Amino acid sequence: MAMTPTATLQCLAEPTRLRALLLLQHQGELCVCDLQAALGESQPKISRHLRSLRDGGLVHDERRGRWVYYALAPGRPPWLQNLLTELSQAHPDILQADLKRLGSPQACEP
Amino acid sequence: MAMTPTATLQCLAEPTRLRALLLLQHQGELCVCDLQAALGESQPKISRHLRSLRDGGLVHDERRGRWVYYALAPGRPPWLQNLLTELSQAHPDILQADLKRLGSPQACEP
DNA sequence: GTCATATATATGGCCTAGCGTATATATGTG
DNA sequence: CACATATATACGCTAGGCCATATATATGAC
Repeated sequence: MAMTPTATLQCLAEPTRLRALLLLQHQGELCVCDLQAALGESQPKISRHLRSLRDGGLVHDERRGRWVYYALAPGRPPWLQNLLTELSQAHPDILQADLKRLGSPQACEP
Repeated sequence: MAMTPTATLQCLAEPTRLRALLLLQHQGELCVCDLQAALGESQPKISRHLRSLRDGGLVHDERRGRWVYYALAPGRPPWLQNLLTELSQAHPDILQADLKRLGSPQACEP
């Protein structure tokens, strides 16, 4: 079920979701608690937005033990990559602030 | 008042507005009645969406006689151009159908 | 001035997206 | 099994977006 470009753009047009995507593009893969720390938002809020992104085919999730890791989905629209890259360059402050809050990821290991 | 990337993306995340932008990028400049013909939507609907795009700094309008011509704004975000171009390539059908409905623009001259 | 055309706005209703809070479902530990 | 941690979902609410209809404004022709 390929998404219409408008539906994909709707996924991007929300601050928390966009920030999550920028983080995932930069970091490759993050678990929910990492995203929670980096984005500084409540756990249900993060979870709900990740679901939107997954439903939109933009991210992919994989459970490993207690943690669920998210990454950009292989089947994402091809133009998404360039858009995220250009947005990172045009607004470096957004990603920088979130990276700073992220600290060292996978800090939630046993 | 520079727009946040999220606000700009919200402008794009609506079918009628996205189609209008794709048309304007391809055609350079169109008056409202041209857009109305190409998009096949009601006049108030077109007008309202054009206002959103103008408020978002994405398009620029100029009155010439009875008609108001819209075009992509000079001060639009730099990444918008590439996005529109890539979307046109990834989904040529959208623009094609609207161009077909458009026919020969400026048909509304006196 | 009147009239027609082109475009903009106001009004009111519906509908969905996003939120916080509470709760449910894993998974691992012991 | 009980318990803790990590993540997901359900519920009720609210604000804002989009719509259709009606009306207002601008411009030009006469």
